[in-house]
Amino acid sequence: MTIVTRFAPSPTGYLHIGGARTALFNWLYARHTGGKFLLRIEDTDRARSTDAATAAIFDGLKWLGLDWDGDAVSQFSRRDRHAEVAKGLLETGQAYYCYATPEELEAMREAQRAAGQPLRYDGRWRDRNPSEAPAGVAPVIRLRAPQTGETVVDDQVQGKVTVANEQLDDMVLLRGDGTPTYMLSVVVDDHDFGVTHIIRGDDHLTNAFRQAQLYRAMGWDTPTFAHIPLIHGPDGKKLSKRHGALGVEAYRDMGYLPETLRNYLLRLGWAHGDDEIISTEQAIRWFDLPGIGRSPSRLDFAKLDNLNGHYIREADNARLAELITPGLEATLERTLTPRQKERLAAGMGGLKARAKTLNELALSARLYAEERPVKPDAKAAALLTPPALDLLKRWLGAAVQSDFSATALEQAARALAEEAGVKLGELAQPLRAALTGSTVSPPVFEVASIFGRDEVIARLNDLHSA
RNA sequence: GACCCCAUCGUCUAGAGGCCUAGGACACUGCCCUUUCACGGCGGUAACAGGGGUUCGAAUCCCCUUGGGGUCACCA
Repeated sequence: MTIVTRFAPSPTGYLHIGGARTALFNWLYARHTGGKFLLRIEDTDRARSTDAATAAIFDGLKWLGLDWDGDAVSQFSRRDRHAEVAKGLLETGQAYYCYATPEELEAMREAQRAAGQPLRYDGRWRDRNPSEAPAGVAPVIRLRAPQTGETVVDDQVQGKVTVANEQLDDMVLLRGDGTPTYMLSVVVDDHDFGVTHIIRGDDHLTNAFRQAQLYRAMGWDTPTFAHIPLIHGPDGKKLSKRHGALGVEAYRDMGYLPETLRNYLLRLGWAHGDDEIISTEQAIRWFDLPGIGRSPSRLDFAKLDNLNGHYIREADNARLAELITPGLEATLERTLTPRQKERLAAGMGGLKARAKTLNELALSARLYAEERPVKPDAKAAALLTPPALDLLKRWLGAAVQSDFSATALEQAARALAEEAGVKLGELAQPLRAALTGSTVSPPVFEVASIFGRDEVIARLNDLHSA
């Protein structure tokens, strides 16, 4: 049997981090089993669905590298098929028309609330003759659900979950305006598209019972369910925008790499022994449903940052340069010169070892993108004392004789430091301050070598004219 | 409130009755490396929510309590 999974977001917002993880798990399971991963846009709520949200979901998935099989399906486009199923259930007596108005139902719930009763549709039209229907009310179609016995969902993550049928009421299948509800649409679509495994958020677990009833009413095989725990904020509460319930594009904009997010999201609620750094290839090989944890996990930005630092260090230098250049040029309000691009490429190794996000990388890369003269910050300026300047002058005298390689420059500095009886840092730190305007940078002789002879001479001369 | 689910270091987790004086990672921290900051290396602090059982033996099984979460729409 071919495994078929699907990701079915509603296009009412961006692809948030929880949805991204759900998509990742579905994608991994399909790739692991050699099955198919389908994408369906649940746009039956016409008022809240937008094309922009659909586009954001596509972009988010593509950025994450989660490719789906076949074309994305619009659930709304299948509304006739959904209605047809509801009508079929009506004919076999497994569904019925309910003429209760929304106001009437609200009053019913209010009474139940006041009486401390569970809020449930009371079945008032379940056995009533439609001939008693009030005029002018467009009826909904409800499922005639079993009232005794129990419904069991054998969940791959949560285990066997049982609920008494008395706890469930007769859900609406088709609205008064003839459009299908979510409950009907998902079941029909998952069945029609041959979905074998439904991997989705835990918030859908209770829906699974009602959906199981629908499957049974239709005589269809119930797919395998796997309800994965939700992601919580750092405080353990429900994830909110304040916490990071942002779209994946927000994570991209914060400077995270897609491979970081894939690895991080995978480890959130899933483990493979002690492995932390897991490549996508390994993830596909190792991923399986039984490994998914049962309790919700919290988002931890410190760990995300650490992982991102790892993947930045592993990333190809040219790719990193390409990723940060647009932002760099935007803040500089000009394009980089070919010389600056060369320096950036040459210096990337030193830069990326120090960055946790692409934004940090871009910030530090200004070192090679900005024109002289440099404006030293307060700490750097404090290092540029007269004796230090004198030392720098003597170093330059020796340095210009060399091939200006990082090693040669360092040799010159070491020799001079020994001769002058000072520690290397007493020369290297002022040099860093003079060249970069900062007390923090990649190895200073590497920086000097990348700048090259003329630039270093110019920058050191700037010190005296300033 | 009703129903359902969950519960190991601060966080993510390993752990499927003896391998656990509970392992790894992040964070914090001591030392080392070092021209700075990082990276890296070697250490440290830190957890089986509480209470009852079952068993020769429980983090692992059962029950209760407590705590957390999810769901209760003509929304998805």
